[in-house]
Amino acid sequence: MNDDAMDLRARNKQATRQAIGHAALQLAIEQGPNGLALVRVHDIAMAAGVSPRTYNNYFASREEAICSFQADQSRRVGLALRSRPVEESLEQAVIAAVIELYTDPEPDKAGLSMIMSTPELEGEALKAFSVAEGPLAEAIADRTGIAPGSGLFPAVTAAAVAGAIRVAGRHWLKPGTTDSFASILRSALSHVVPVTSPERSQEQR
Amino acid sequence: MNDDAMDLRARNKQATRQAIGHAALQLAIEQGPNGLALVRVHDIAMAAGVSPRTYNNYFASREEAICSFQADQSRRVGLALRSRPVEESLEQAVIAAVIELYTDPEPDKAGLSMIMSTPELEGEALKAFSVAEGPLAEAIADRTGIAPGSGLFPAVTAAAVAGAIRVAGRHWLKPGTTDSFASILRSALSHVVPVTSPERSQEQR
DNA sequence: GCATCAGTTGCGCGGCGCGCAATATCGGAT
DNA sequence: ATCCGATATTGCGCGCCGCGCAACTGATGC
Repeated sequence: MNDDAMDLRARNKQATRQAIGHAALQLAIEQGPNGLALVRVHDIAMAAGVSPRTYNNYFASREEAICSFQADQSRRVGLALRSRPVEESLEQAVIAAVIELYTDPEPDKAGLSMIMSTPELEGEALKAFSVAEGPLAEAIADRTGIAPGSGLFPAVTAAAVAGAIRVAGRHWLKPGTTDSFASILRSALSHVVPVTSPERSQEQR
Repeated sequence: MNDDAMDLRARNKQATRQAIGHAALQLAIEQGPNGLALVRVHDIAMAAGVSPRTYNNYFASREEAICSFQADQSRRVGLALRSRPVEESLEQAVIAAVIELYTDPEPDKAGLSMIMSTPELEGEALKAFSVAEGPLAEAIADRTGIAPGSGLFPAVTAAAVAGAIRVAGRHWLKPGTTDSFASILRSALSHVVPVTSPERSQEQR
């Protein structure tokens, strides 16, 4: 992304992190959703060209490594929303931001399918989506001008959006689905974003 | 609950499961959010009056055991919604069902706080909430008379509701919060349930 | 009562998370 | 160009954990 925003050291670090994450996901895909136990830490480390010990300087578990890409992606959703023009309504901005983020490169279907259809990965997968909620809630709060702790609207909306993205992903991966990911996302988000606007529910604390 | 609905075998099984889960949570609370690693499987098993080997006939990890109660609770949310009178609107029914389920016995604050404020437990905690989504989505689909695969509305709404419950819980646990859990839940849910009604977004696939 | 089945337990193996200390490598200032 | 401090990488080793296996025990149905 913006490599030049950090010094060389940090960039290299991030590079190995990505290498490990990528190797982990790749090996996981090879073994399929059943047989995750066969993906040994040793193999991941070798595939990434590092020692096993280094591998878990970066990740504390296979699962974490495999899902690291998704987690990193989620971390950008707050920024994506903030980068939308202020003229847009919250609804427009959220939908546009999410679609932009999740379709710029169309997600790797095999990878996404792997992490969303493997029970052992479920926990980390959910975590990956949930990391988006904090920053997203803040971005929503800023945009709507709501004081940080004055209501649950930003947090609840952020959670709902994250949930909608998850559901959209799951739907997109279903066998006979032909719609583009973008259109599915739009459809899913349309159910949650135009929620009760802040004004109407101003009554609460 | 309805102990008499199953034979002795099943009842004992469920009893040990609960015993282990309870012991695990209790020990975790004693150690606090930092020091989860000190809660050894051996201790949990002993506290539950069972061998370590038996412990993981039931659970594959500490985390799973500790969060088992929350997970079980989540599994009931679908039933709770189905038990609401059909005259109620979806909005009314969902709110009533959730509040009923989560306030009949007020949740154990210490336990909930433990599982929601411990990073290592995050994955399992999220899983615990997410298990509610499937059954809840089906219940919503049934109630609204939407064909199973005809739209994302039920699944998205279910995810949003689950998210709202999570956010409400987190808020309830915040230090200076005086509101009842019920009122917080109502407030949180009010942001997501009156979403775009199915009719308005009938356009999608 | 007896045959059967399900839940429990002891044993043991392989893998993993991680603390520690030594080493290699890199980046920046001189 | 060179040196030095910071930081990343690695090897080693310990203790715990997940789980397959096989023996045991008590509940269940005929």
